[in-house]
Amino acid sequence: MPLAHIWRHRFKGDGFRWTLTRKAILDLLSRTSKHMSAQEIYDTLLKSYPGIGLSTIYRTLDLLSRMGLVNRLNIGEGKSRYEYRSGEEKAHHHFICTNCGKIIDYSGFLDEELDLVEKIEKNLARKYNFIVKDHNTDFYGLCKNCR
Amino acid sequence: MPLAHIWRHRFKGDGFRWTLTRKAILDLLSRTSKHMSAQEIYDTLLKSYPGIGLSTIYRTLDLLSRMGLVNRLNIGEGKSRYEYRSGEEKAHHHFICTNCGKIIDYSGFLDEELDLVEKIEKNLARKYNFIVKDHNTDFYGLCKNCR
DNA sequence: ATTATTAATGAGAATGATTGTCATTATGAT
DNA sequence: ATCATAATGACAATCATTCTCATTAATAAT
Repeated sequence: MPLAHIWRHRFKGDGFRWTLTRKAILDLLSRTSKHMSAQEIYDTLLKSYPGIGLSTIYRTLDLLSRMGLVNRLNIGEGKSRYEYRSGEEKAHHHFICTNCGKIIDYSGFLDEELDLVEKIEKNLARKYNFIVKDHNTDFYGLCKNCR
Repeated sequence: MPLAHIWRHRFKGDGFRWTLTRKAILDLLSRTSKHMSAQEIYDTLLKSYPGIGLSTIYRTLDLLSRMGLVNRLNIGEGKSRYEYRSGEEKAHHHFICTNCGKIIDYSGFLDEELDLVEKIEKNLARKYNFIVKDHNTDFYGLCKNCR
């Protein structure tokens, strides 16, 4: 089943309308490996969808984020970046270069991490009565070009 | 040795001046367990230091962050929060309530985590030629009051 | 298929956090 | 005590994001 059909069903099921703009943003994010900002998404889509509005980009990214279809990343730039969240693939880490801002996805050692995270989550629940829904680990350092 | 002396030596050693404002911010952050925003720090300090400027708060927080004396936190609120980084205590995790924004520090399982992180860091270095300087893990979920 | 309902959109104003500018002040070396 | 200049305060400027509202388009009902 093509992604677009899955998305559409998801939207209808959640009571949202399936629009050209929403499809365009999902198409773009699901195809790029970049971690794009709202402005970058806007600039890119403007070429194929003249007349698209920046507000709509923001509104849509917020919706997609709440629906769990994209992840919102904050690496301390004063703005958010977004990445498509594939249902298939496992989670991944981000390596962030503190010099040039480059972000690299890294998905090693996820199984080992899962064990540890489960222990932490159980402990948090017992100790503070928290429910952990998600977690995120970022690595900071210098990339190949900046070291 | 009192903290203020350690800070002062650090500043002099790095070629920065030791000023009243810098001491005030470090005092505040080292004593609170809150994760304060620049504005909150400003509002608090204004009572005991009338005439202090918000720009200075921002500049100082940036400097302290670069010196490694405070951590800058971004939990997706569109602004940064800051916490004092003690030289003594080990790192800690943050649990962030996605409903009310509450942040809790949590420092369990740090030894187990260290092993894993070291493996990941070695792997990143070998695979991508990256140098990892630091890492951060956040947990998202619902706190006691919001569950 | 046509129409009615209303969610979604585009344009631009408004907001809020952060950074930049510049004249003044205060720290640390002399 | 004096001097050089880093640090500061006031406030303008910038940038990301949200809000408002009239218009448009997606869906349900006909």
